[in-house]
Amino acid sequence: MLQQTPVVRVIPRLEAWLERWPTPADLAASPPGDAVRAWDNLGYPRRALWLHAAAMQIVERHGGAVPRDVDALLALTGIGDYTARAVAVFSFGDRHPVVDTNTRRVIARAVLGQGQPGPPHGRRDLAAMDALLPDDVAESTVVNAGMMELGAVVCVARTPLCDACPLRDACAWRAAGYPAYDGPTKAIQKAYEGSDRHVRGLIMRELRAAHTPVTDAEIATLWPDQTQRDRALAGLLADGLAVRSPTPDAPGYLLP
DNA sequence: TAAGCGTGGAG
DNA sequence: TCTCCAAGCTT
Repeated sequence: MLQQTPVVRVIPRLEAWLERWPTPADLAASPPGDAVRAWDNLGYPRRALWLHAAAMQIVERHGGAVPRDVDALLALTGIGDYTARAVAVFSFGDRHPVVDTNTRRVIARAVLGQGQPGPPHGRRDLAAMDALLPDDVAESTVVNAGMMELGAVVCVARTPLCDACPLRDACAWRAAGYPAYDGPTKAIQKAYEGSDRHVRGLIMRELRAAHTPVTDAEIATLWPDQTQRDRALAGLLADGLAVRSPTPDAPGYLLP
C-alpha cells in the first residue's frame, strides 16, 4: 500500500484491510476483485491484484507464513527491492539495506552533497545504503528506520528543515552551501488530465462501485473519446483488473 | 532501460 | 491554477 503512496493515506485503509483479512490465507480465500474493491481509491489498483496474488503464493509456497528470506520475498508478485527488504528488516529484524525514496534523498544530501537523488538505480542504491549500515543487526534496523524517517519528516523534498536536522553538522550538502542540483533529472511525470491513466481510473471507479456488469454503454458515458476508451479497457482486461461478464444475458465488465 | 501505471494533498 | 511528489514494481 505504501508504494508511491503517502503514509497518512494508507493507515486507515490498512487497518480496515487487516481487520477483514488478518492473514495471507484469509486474503487468498477471497476473490481478487474483493481486494481491488477494498483497495478503493488508493491508486495503482494493480497493487491490490498483486497483493492478492502474493497472498496465494504465500499459502502455496510457504504454508501461509510470510517468508523471511529476501529472495523468497522477491519472488512474490509485486514485491521488489524495497518491499522485500522492508519486510525482512522491519518485520523479522534482519540486516539488509532498505532503500526507499526517503533514504535515497538523505544519502544524496548528507553523504553525496547533492540537493536531490538521481534516478533510482537498484544495485548502486543498495550498495550505498549497505555501506552505511552498522554491523550490529539491532543497530542496523534502527539505521534503516532512521534514514527513512529522517527523509520523511526532516529531510523532505520541498523545504527540508535543515536547522532542526540531527545530521546538520555532518551533512555534505549543508557543508557545501546547499548547491543547486545539476545532475541527471528524474523522468518527467506526464499530465494526468486526459491521459490513459485518467480513463483507466474512471473505468475502475465504475467497476468498483458496480455489483452487476458494467455495460459498454455505461462506459461510453465516462469518456468521450472511443479510441482512448477502448485502449484503456483493453489494458484493464490485459492486466486482469477487469473481466468480461460470463453470462450472455448480462453482458459487460466486472472486477475479477 | 525506460515507460507506464492512480490519486490526492501541499506549496 | 499548476507543478511536484508520495515507504515502487513490472514489462
